[in-house]
Amino acid sequence: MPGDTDHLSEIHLEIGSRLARQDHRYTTGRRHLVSVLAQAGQPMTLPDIVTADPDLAQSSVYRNLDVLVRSGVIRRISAGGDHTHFELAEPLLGHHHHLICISCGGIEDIHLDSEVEMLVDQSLTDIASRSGFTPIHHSLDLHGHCADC
Amino acid sequence: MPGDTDHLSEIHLEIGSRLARQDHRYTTGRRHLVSVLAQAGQPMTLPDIVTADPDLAQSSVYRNLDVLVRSGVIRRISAGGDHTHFELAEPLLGHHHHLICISCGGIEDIHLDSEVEMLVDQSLTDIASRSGFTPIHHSLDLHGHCADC
DNA sequence: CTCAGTGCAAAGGATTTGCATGCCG
DNA sequence: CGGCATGCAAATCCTTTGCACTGAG
Repeated sequence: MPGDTDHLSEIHLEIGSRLARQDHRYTTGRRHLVSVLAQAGQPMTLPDIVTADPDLAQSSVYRNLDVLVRSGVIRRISAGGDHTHFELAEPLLGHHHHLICISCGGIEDIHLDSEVEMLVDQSLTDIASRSGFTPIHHSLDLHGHCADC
Repeated sequence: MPGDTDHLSEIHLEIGSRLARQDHRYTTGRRHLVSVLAQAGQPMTLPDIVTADPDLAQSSVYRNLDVLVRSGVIRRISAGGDHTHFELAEPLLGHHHHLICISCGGIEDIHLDSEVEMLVDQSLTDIASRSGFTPIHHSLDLHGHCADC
């Protein structure tokens, strides 16, 4: 993939300003956390993150994930395994869905045809408005066994 | 809804034979658990279940939910709140999706147009086969705020 | 400087498990 | 009867929190 480094600094810039707007600091620890997630390119659990960068402290990572989720920078994914997964939020990663392995708990990103995507979105919007429900985003996951399991 | 009682005994019958086939007993406790879920008609957490029928013991409910999930009778839903939700599995309840309230954690069942449903399924099947992923089922949830929140 | 952020260790809380007893088949 | 199922209480383990210290702005 060309321009990887540029892409990463773009992400840092974007996140930095977004945090600043909410009176949060973009500290070294947060920057490292974001780098780990960006470089993995797929949802990670806390152990994944701490293993990838052992300088990060558990409690700080959890706290920062929380801050970043609340700032709309990171997305929390509950897949049903032991640990919650986290990935960069859609404004940074683009809208997508997941393949969830029910054996190993792994998660992989996938993209739908935009045609199908629009239809789904339209359907959901209709249904929501009928229930007085205010939609924020949808999640569409395929559960099964990955190639390795 | 006409024939509610019949519907419930149908469910018990179906579950009973399914459990028998897997060398599990359909005990009083399990029957009560299933009744609670069937009568609620929407996904419930463990506290919901125990509140609905205080004779049920926490640990037994958890153990039985586990058995029933493994037997394909109950489905586990991880919505991201404190508790996991459970509902009767799709063979009993029909294929459907969820409206998930990110304020109160409540979950409501919804149904999609069968046309949209087929398109989604087709898309996912295509994507999965390209990754060597074996699909089992998909989940499609709309996250937002319910009418009460 | 000041206060948000950090790291350690300890607490919290949903879920699981050990063990003696009860009940289904 | 024999073994799966139950219920209580204790253990487990992911996640959160208290507190004193550090570093960003």
